[in-house]
Amino acid sequence: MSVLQNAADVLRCFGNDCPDLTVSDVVRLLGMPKANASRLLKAMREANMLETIGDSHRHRPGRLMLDLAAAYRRSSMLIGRASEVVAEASSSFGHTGYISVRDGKEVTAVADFQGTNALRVVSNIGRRLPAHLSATGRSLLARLGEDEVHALYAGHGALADLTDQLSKVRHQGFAYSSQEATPGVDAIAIAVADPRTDEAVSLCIVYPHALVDDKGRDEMIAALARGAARIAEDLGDSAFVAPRI
Amino acid sequence: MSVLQNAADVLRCFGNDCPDLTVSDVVRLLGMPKANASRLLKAMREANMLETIGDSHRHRPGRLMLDLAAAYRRSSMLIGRASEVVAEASSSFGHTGYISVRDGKEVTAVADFQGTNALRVVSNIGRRLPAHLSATGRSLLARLGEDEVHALYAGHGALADLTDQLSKVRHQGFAYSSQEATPGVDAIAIAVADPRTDEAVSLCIVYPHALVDDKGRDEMIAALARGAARIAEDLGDSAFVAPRI
DNA sequence: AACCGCAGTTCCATTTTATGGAACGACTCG
DNA sequence: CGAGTCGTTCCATAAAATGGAACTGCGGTT
Repeated sequence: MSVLQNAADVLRCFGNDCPDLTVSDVVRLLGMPKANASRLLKAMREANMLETIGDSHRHRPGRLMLDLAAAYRRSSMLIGRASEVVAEASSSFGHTGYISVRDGKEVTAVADFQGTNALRVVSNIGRRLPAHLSATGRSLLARLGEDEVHALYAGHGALADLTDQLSKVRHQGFAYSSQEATPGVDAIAIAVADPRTDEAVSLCIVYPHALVDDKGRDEMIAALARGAARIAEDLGDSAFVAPRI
Repeated sequence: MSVLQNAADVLRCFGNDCPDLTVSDVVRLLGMPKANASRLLKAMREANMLETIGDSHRHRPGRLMLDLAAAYRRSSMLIGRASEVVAEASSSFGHTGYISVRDGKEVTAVADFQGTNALRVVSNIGRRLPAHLSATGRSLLARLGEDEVHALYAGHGALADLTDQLSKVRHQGFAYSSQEATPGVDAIAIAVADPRTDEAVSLCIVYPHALVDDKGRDEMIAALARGAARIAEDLGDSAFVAPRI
């Protein structure tokens, strides 16, 4: 096992609800001899992949890591375009918006735009959600073929339900969820892809259920749809389905 | 030289205006044999530190890196508190806000809040700026002692100027710049620290020069100052100087 | 104080990886 | 086609990572 893999495993530990790591945390989580863990963290510190918090033995991701999320966003034309659309929609409706990507059966937000309304959904970038349990995830899954979804969710209890939901998403051109992941919160999501790079992102607006009626929802769908359609046209995303409300 | 160092060097290449890297880019930038570069990028790909863009040979930071900036923010109480203050100020005044940290003679934004005004400064998170040439940087440098600043900027042409500016910042309790880094853009910044962890952050608002008069500026300083003072009190930052306008 | 347990670091012989020069395959362009 | 660029693979050598054990430093107990 190369050091790089071990270093990556350490970084992965930060993913969930683990804001910092000590040598013994790493020993426990990765089952590695503590001599190794100690040297690994030291090497990662020296490479600026980690830094200690204060003068304690707790580690968090280092400065080097801080810039990389930004570099990721800059590297993708698609994310840049999508961000413009969602930023515009977010500030005009006052609700919080996201750009997300799918990674297997999970989705992660890569960019977020805080809403301006007093009552708004607080965004938490970098948290992974199950793709089949969120509008944004389903908008991305709907871009796969039936067979790909079957392969991905083989043996998964939610497959039958999911298949139905996805065909609805494919027909409508957008995904919608009402109080699904979070009580009181609704979400709309539209996916668009760059055929050149084969990457797909989801444009998503989340809002308090109580604040938006069907008409308001349709306006937001229309706004996202206009932006997404423009992106799809410019990048040549032939699989894009213009949302029908 | 360990792989980890080399991997870190590769990641550092993404810092500035380099959204993606190929094997030969790495050879050129780091002066490494191309056999090495090829294997290194491959290993980093397998560790999810990098991913290829589409099916080309260009690489960008991988999914693993995407979550780490968020983990960094979560690991710091200080950044969380500062974000609340700047988010509130940003949305109430409509201007763009930042949270920044200093790293030697540079500052980096760790969080940003897009303004809502039609004319606003677009935020670019993850870009490093020289600390002595920005309000946010000077607000952080002002927290150092004279001797530390001298040591840091020994032999630097701007030291004399900087010393003057910093004593002004220390006296005022905030840093201000008018059209310094970007024409037409002014900035105000206030630094606050967590004595427990020895980390300091700068709360910063940037705005179009033409849009804000002295009165408006003072209102924003007051808003930031209130939030920063609260944080300083809660965390026990005894070096904090309440801004006097 | 002396003792203990715990977290982290250092030591060292052994095993595993990384290194870099060169040869090789894939592709583009004139 | 032939030259040029780019990336990958091969191989002997050099440089690492490894893990068990010994060691250090720091509270908290008797």
